Amino acid sequence: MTSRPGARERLLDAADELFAAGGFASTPVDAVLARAGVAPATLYAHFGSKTGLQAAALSARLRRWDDAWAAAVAAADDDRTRLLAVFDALAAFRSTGTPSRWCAFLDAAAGAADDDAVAATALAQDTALLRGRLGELAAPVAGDRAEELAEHLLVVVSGALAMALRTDPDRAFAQGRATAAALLAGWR
Amino acid sequence: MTSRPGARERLLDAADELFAAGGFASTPVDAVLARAGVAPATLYAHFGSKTGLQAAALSARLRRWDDAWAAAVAAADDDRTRLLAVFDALAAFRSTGTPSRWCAFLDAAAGAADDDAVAATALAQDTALLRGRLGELAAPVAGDRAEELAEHLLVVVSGALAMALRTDPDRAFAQGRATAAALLAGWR
DNA sequence: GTCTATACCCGGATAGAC
DNA sequence: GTCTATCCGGGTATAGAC
Repeated sequence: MTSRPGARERLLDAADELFAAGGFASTPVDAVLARAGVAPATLYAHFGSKTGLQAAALSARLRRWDDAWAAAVAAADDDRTRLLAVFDALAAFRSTGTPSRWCAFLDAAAGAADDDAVAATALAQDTALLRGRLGELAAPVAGDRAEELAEHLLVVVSGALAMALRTDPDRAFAQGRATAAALLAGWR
Repeated sequence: MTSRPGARERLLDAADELFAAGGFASTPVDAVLARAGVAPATLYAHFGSKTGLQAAALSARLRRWDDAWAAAVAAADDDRTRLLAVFDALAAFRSTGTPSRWCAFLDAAAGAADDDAVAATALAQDTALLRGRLGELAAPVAGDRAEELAEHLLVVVSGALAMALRTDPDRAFAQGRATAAALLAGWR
């Protein structure tokens, strides 16, 4: 048990929390530095730029989200519950650490300029993870129409995330789960 | 038929197009001024600030979206098609003028700081419009469960808008319509 | 009302010492 | 690797003339 994490680690943690909570665009580098207790030059030595820090933070966040979702799936009993577990995972993931406003990956893409490769890549990886695992989990339920069902659920998940901007995020995730459940109830 | 619209009008048009296309946060005032062919002082004389201009532009945009959606509903034949018309309206609305990246109201809220009243108000009005009309249109289909169905559809519409960040917007809207249709097909 | 010119400040990034 | 101090640009907003 190390006494205190290194500067790099603290920068990543601070960036992840603050970017997710306040949005990347409207979170100044100074805020990250202050929370991490680190000097500006240290940030640029490690990550090169604010965008570089964002890329590293989003990459780490994607891994953690992947794990959290996998854990929620593992905790579910039947095929249908495993499909809906993504919404429980969203709520659980949000409750760890500083709560995020909505989705950090969608936020990165929304706030970025059109030619921002970092944001586009991060969102693409998140989308691939969602589409892929939803497809796997949909197979036992929808058979050869698994991809079709997965795409529907991807819309609902994205909708739940966007709804977090319109209303309370916890409410949004619960509503997303209900919508997905209604979709499954009438499936086929 | 006036020869050339006034500066105020041109500012509103330019702001609407550029903010929707590039995002409010990453669109500098200079870009709006250049497109409108107007001097900085004129903007501040009319709207007070960049945020003031945003508020006026979003307000006008909401009215136009309202009209576009109503027109799409009026063009539909049956109850089910009227409910799904929102997706056709989204595609049609996007095809008028400079195409927007996703939803200007969600974008405003996503990019803004937590205490931004303009963005919050604009998004709240958009949400109220969606929820209200979806509820009305859902009544013939869902009866006393109209509000429940409307909330599901609000999630799907929001999902379609968020999906516009993940993939091609036209594709996203088409997928949203398909998801809503699947939901309706299994309703009850 | 609209222009030109400019002030001001915030925020990302760097220089150089330790 | 990390710090202190500073630079520099871009972007919002204003002063003052027409």
